[in-house]
Amino acid sequence: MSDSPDETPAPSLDFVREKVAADVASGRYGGRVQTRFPPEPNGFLHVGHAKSIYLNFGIAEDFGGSCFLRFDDTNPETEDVSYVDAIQQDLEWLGVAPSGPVRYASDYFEQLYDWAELLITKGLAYVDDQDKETISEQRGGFGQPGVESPHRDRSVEENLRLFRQMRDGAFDDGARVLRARIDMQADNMWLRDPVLYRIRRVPHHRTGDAWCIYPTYDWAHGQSDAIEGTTHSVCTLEFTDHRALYDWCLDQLDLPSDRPEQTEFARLNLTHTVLSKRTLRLLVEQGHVDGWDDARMPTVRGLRRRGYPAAALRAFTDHISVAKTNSVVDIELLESFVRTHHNRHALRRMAVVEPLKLTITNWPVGADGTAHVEWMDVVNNPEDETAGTRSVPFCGELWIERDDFMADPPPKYFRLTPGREVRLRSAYFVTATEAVLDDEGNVVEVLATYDPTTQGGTAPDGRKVKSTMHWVSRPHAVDVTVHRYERLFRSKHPGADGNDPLDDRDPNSRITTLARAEPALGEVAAGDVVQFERLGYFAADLDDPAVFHRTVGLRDEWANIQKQR
RNA sequence: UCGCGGGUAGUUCAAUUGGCAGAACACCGGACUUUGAAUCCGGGGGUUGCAGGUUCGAUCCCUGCCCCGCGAACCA
Repeated sequence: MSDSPDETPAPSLDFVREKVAADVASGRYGGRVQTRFPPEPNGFLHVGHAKSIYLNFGIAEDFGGSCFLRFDDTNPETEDVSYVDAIQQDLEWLGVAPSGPVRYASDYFEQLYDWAELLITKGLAYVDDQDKETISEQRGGFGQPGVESPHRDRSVEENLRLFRQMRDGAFDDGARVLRARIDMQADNMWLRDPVLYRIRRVPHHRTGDAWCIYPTYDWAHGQSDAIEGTTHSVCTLEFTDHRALYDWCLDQLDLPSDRPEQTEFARLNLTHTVLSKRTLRLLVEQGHVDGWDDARMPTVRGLRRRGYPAAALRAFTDHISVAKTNSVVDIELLESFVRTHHNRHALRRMAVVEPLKLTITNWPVGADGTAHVEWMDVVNNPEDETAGTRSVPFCGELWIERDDFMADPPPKYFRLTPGREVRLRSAYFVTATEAVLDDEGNVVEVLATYDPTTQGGTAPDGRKVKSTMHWVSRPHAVDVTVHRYERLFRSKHPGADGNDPLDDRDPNSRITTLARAEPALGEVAAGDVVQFERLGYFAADLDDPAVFHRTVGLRDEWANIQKQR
């Protein structure tokens, strides 16, 4: 491999990678780099998680380190194995492979418990008998100090005895908690004697009935990182205030000096999109979408059904980089990465989504009275010569796009209109002669003549046409169901200004039609994405390949022209 | 009210850490075109939140202010 260092300057690193690079350079952690992706198994992954996933796995890749998958399963009330499985499937689809076996915070429950006793022994934790509301009130407020619990100064022996009784099931759910003994005056609320253990008689999806006390996030997370040997514990901004507690817990445990360091970054926000678990759940529960894997959902499963390739997701997250600034990325940027990917890889096919009859009046009829059929050679992908060509049947009875004909067009309309000649892609030049109307004046059919000398789509005399249109032979058409999607939310920032995002839903976010397509569309495999020429990229449904989801439309200059009017 | 984090084109990020503020997407124009796509070329866009200070020189360092976000679960 030859490289010329002066030519391409190294791309600037994001602030997290910069930090990692500095640690590697200084020999911290012995030059080791280890990250982790720590989902709670209580919901489906969405595009925001993808950012975190590609960040954590990407860092490990870039620095020759490892990245673990660890389920933070400390709250059995909301968690379930089904999510454990779903999350692993999604990760696989995203194209990342966790280092080593899958880990669970619940694997460390025994160690966590022992450390809690150690804390008690050191006089740094105590059992509190007060209820949730009282503890919350005593926590105080911003700018006001908290009040110490009357149980704060229990003896080590009593604390140990009570804590063991908690574990043994001597108390009712919620009756007692274990609290860290830190500082009720701290500016940082998370240092005001946070709860470390709570009593919950709920079976855990992995440990079953073995425990009736469960550690909180703050008591489990940092230690799990440390147990696994994490060096860089990357999380989102809302955990910033927890970092002091993360460090405090680790500080008390006589761990090796190279304990993990938490770094926070801004989570992903997208325009016209909601990523809050609560709202996503409501969309599903209230039936506004078909499910978590509905093609309009920003979940990994939804994007997958929609036809967003994992490679585009990754290119997108690499591009937007990572920072501490709260930001909202324009969804169009994501779409642009999706288009770029499919433009290179998707086969082109012809399908008519809003069909209108086009009849060629001078098309030859065979001796037996049936219409003549000609098989046209059509390029599969102009961006990829190796994709070859296919044969598409053509005859005098066609479907064209309703938008592609106007009896009385506005200026700059290049498509079919009475008296104008256009090209039918890879077939012939045709000239519209007449629009057939129904009783209400709607165009129901267009009559046209074709020029037999323009076979394949070029005129021997060199004359040009302004427009090329897609078409489908009526006798050969296959019917497919096509879902075209609009954004789920109309406003750029749904839920801003305290509005309920659900009030901002576009009720017509899915438009479904029966499209007419060339025969080859019947052979598209489930999950494959093809370009419907001039319309956009469409993904064959994962379960039913006769159903297509519009992944994203093509750039549409004509739409821009119309918008300007 | 207190603490923490943040503020650079419309948007997301850069700016070799004090040396002519750039890129991508979006937008506009042109070329090319058997997809009004793609591709290629060009263009508009900025009081670097504001005001002072240090300096030959400040997006960068200092001071004050403003605005935005997060934080008072036995959620994560």
